[in-house]
Amino acid sequence: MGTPLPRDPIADAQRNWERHGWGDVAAPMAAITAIMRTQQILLARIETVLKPFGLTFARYELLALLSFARSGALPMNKASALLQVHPTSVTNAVDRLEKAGLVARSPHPTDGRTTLIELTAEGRTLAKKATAALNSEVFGNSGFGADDVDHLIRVLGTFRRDAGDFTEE
Amino acid sequence: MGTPLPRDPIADAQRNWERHGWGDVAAPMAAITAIMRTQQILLARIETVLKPFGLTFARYELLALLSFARSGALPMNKASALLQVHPTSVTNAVDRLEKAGLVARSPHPTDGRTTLIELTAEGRTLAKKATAALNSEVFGNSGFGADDVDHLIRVLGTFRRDAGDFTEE
DNA sequence: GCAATATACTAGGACATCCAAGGGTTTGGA
DNA sequence: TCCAAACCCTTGGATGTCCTAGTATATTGC
Repeated sequence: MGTPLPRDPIADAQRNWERHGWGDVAAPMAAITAIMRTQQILLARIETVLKPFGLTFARYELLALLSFARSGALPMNKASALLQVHPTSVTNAVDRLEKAGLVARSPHPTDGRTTLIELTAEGRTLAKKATAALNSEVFGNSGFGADDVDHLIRVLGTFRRDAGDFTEE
Repeated sequence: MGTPLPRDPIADAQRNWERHGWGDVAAPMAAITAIMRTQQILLARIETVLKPFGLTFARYELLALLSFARSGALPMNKASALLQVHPTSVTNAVDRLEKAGLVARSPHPTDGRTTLIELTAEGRTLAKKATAALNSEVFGNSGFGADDVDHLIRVLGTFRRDAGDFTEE
């Protein structure tokens, strides 16, 4: 990053699109590019808050998911589905969390193919602390107004449903 | 990806947040998580369209940026600033694009520290084709209504400005 | 019951992003 | 004038994501 630019590069791109005769898709292009950039900004903020805890966002998401599991344990494939990431990404995250003593692998009692992941005591404690930090430093200061938050949840929810993330609603 | 989930995992997370007494930040948390997931979906769509061209999104963005440059060439640091990515990411992209014969490095005429990147003829042609494909297959079918597109552009634009991306109004 | 198919996890590889550090070039103040 | 500070790019390392392939275990169908 660095110094702010004098002008919005995405608005410039939208003007370039229009200038080249692609006016019919210039606005969606700008919206999509803005989503990409916003994600980048938010991820950087989150990672900054999590760094003191020795966590990354991917690892934090797994800890948070486990902390809400009724039984306290989840099969890897379940975690992969709920976090909507590739199974190998979960393997990667669990490897590192396990090495840090925050989660533990255990065999599934009845299905030999399945591995359960479970929070350790330290994992549960760290998840709580990290959540508190994120709540106060990122989510509590998102930079979005309440109306915009509601709108984002609704619009992006519809988008995700249409994209095949889930069927409910 | 796999089968659609029966329920929206982000809505579930929001309920979990509320259930744990973090109701005041549950909605922003859900909105931010939805942005992360939406970015992931959009990026996957874009990469799928670009794959036949041998391009990734990062490389495409650089090609597109160069194709709009008046002089046809840009300093690396300028590209880094406009694309809002780390200089090393530009180095990485240019390395691969150069190896593919799509861009060329050249020394800056007056500043020995600076390297200019310029589209080759093939690079310019490929950028055009890739843009046409993205326009018709992704941007022209974004899944967002026109009103939602306008709203996203406005809300995310404000967010990015407040985050220090640019100063213009 | 046994073979074929499906499912679960992991290993290896390609890419992207960032940070830290290093080497060359310019600029600016003493 | 001259040297320190600032700037530009690259290298090397850590992480995350995905894909493909391989191994092990379950399930299904004949």
